[in-house]
Amino acid sequence: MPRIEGKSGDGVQAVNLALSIIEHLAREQRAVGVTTLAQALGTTKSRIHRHLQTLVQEGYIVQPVDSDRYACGPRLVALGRAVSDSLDLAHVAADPLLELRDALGHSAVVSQITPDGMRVLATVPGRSAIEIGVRSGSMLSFHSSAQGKAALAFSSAEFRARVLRSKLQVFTQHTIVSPEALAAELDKVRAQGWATAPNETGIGLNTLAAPIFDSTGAVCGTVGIVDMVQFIAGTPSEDQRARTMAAAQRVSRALGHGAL
Amino acid sequence: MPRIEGKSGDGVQAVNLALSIIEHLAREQRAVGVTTLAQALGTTKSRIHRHLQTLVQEGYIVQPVDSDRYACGPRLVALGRAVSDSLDLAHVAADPLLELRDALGHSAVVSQITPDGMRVLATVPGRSAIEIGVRSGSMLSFHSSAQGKAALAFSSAEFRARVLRSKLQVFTQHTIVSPEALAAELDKVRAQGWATAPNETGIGLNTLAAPIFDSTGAVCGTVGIVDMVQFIAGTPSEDQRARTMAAAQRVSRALGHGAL
DNA sequence: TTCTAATGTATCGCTGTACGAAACAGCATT
DNA sequence: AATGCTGTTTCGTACAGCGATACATTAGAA
Repeated sequence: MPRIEGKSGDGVQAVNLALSIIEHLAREQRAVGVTTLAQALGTTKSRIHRHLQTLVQEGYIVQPVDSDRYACGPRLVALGRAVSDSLDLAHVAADPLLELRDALGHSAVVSQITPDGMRVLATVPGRSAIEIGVRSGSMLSFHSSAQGKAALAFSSAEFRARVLRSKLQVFTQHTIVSPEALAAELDKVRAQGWATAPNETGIGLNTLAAPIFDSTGAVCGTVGIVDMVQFIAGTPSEDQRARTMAAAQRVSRALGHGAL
Repeated sequence: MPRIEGKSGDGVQAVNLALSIIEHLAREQRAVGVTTLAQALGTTKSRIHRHLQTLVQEGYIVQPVDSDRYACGPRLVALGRAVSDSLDLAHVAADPLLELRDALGHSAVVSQITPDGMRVLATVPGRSAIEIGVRSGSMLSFHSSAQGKAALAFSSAEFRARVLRSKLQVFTQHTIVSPEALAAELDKVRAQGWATAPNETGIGLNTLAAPIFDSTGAVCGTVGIVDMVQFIAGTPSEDQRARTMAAAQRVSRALGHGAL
């Protein structure tokens, strides 16, 4: 006899239901009764009840004292915590970075935001004859790198203001040193979703960077490509922009951005 | 035929296995193969494989690219996040607070740590004739309240040092104003697990407070009892101390402290 | 290469688990 | 008392999920 299963095609249906229950309760953010759950998930009370008992037994669901309703328990937050610890940026970015390099040929870089600047976590060397790139582990300033501008543009207003007030060190004659000019540049970056820094970090070099967001929705780093200015223009090609932003989005998703 | 079930007595066994898989992967913090999982959980490969497919389909488990192993996915961190948002201190503390008042008769209070002091979230009035207590929503200083000292004693060394360096305002002649004396007091509080502040906030009043910890292990607030000094001594009774600390621990557990 | 020994994945008939309907048990209102 | 809600329990039965076995890939050894 063929599968009927209303929810999601196939799979172990008992598990599907259990997960649906947990998800529903997590979304509700409050205790819900058996009947309500049964209606919401389109099944019977007995099924829901049996599953709730299982989940309570395991500690994933709890019953608030003096209540016969059910809500998500603290064990789920501990679980999420354990998982998020294992999802480090350098690791989940490894593959998108490789694909980005393979698609475009430029060096690819992932960086992480810190209070003092952008830390370069990992790089994948480009395919040009001359080796171009930033050293893994090095620190980039917020105002003179594509990575810094991409991250700063999507940071909180307070953090952005603090950086704008700080001393903006000069690296080349193209480095933006005026707070007003930098603020305007950041507005542009936020609108377009990517940043470049032609000749700002070093003469002849350019970087294209796009922001990465974590599961809380906060910016936590960037994905970028690095090469000579003749290969990455101040306004990069459609292909370069699309692929870099797509790679960044892919990393964001892998970190849990937009899940649930 | 009777239940045999190796894992945890009863419940929907398919769900039990699925949860065991997730937990195991979360604990491992890395990708694990089907065979290894089957051995670790004491079951067959086919069962594990079928369940993994279900979990992957739902997005809770992912397969790292170019790998046939399995690891926890970002959806779990989003889930944990959603749950932790619903576990606010005032809410989970409500019941332990009531029980504490019922057991001892004193006013019971839950407070939350903030950068500027301890915020009183909720109180349960005591059973004495005269109404004693702190107003809900009010702010208590770190150095002149049992709540502040209980929280500060278990805070990070940096945070503690910052408070010790700040101006210690005088409230009564019993307020501790010397940083050295306060540091010594905090060491004592940390050793014993509770704090009192007889006549420090106001003459004739005393509070007994014990720290609450969240799922990350950080102190996030206190549970306390408030009454006249003749009812709560500088060194409270064994019963008062035990019940207050037990209530605090209960709240900690409800917040996910020590889970997983 | 070819063999071996791992791995993950797919298949399939049997069985005992998880299912649904319906009865039960509290607890409010009416 | 009767009614309408809850959550909980029961029970016979269908079919979901089980394990053994076979298949598909890979990696290393001979």
